[in-house]
Amino acid sequence: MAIKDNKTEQHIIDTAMHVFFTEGKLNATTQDIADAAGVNRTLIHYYFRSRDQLFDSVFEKARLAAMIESEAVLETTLPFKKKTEKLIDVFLKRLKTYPFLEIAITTGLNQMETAFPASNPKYMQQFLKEVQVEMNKGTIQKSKPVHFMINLFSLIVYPFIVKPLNLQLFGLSEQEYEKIVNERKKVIMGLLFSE
Amino acid sequence: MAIKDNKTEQHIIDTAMHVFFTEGKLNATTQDIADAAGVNRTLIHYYFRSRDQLFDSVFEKARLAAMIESEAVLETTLPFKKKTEKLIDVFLKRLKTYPFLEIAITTGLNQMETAFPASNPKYMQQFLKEVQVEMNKGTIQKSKPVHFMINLFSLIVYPFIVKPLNLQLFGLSEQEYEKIVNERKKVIMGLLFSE
DNA sequence: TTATTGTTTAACAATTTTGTCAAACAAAGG
DNA sequence: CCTTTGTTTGACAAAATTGTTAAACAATAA
Repeated sequence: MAIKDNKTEQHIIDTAMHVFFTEGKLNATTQDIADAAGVNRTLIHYYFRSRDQLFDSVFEKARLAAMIESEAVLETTLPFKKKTEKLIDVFLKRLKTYPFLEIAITTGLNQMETAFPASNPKYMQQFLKEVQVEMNKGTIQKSKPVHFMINLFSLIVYPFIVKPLNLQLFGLSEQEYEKIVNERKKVIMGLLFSE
Repeated sequence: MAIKDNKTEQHIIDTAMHVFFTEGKLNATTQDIADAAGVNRTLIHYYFRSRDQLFDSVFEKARLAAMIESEAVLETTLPFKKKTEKLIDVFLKRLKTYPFLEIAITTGLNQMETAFPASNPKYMQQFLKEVQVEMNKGTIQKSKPVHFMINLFSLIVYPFIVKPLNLQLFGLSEQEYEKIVNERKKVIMGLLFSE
């Protein structure tokens, strides 16, 4: 192979994403990932130099993608309620594939010496203003706009994070829980919007 | 010291709880904990035999305590709304001390080969019936009772889990976020109960 | 063909983390 | 004092994980 051939590299990335963020094994070793990918462990070092660089690489890429995806929705000119629905869709879709990405993002943040560049993006500031407008109109509960966002994110994300716990606590099967999850959008919209 | 003296053991437990569930370093090494406790690392093996047994020990104790605490509230004879408020109080208090216990419980569950004994406790079944009654009365949004519980837990717990992320996303200081957190109870009650 | 480039592998080395052990130490009772 | 019991420590061993290297291998182009 004289010409570059990145299909192995991509395969390792895909596998790592799956092991880390789908299976939730955030501390998987290079051997774990090599096994899951069916490749020699040394290849991970060949392509990514170190275990940490592999993790950082896939993590940062996924985090950025998630950010951009949300941003894209929030910056559309859809009416507020539609925009919220779209945001729920986007989140639900990602969470079904990578439920643990969210956990990685937040627990990761906690332990970073080198904190992320403090962002507070403008699209969020902008959307918070829209939230304020809706509160004034009375379409959503009146409080600080941040609460609306926290409520929204909480209601969407948390059920995915605690799925195994909920299965036990409520005595549900995988199938029953998936059904519940598919009802979430409707439940959330009903809760957040006063008709 | 001829008579048993468990203050070092207790100190290690307390420190481990803090490192694991307050600081969120769920993968802290024995050295990390020994350092934090200011004791020789070997003492951890002396008292707990292995790192895993230390973790399992404090984790299982904390998990059980959390369960029992919730159970106690749900089994009181308070009216539904009061009971819900009390539950929020109990959760908020624990989350302020050990925000990462919840994460440990859920991510832990995911990776256990030996799953917990499938519980689905009766007190939960009982409370779900009460939820159903309230839905019929129209005091809370009509859907499956599980959704009410999921909504409740989500709204309480999630803001703690994603605190660092939220600080950035909304451009808030620690103080501002604490203020927000202290408003959660009111916001949640307002959202879940129609008046 | 063979030289070149990139890929894959096994063997090995280094590091990190965990676990063991024997000896030192401290308190209390006889 | 000295024995007993429980505690603490440092030195050491073992295991797990990560990282490096050199050599084998495959594809392609000159």
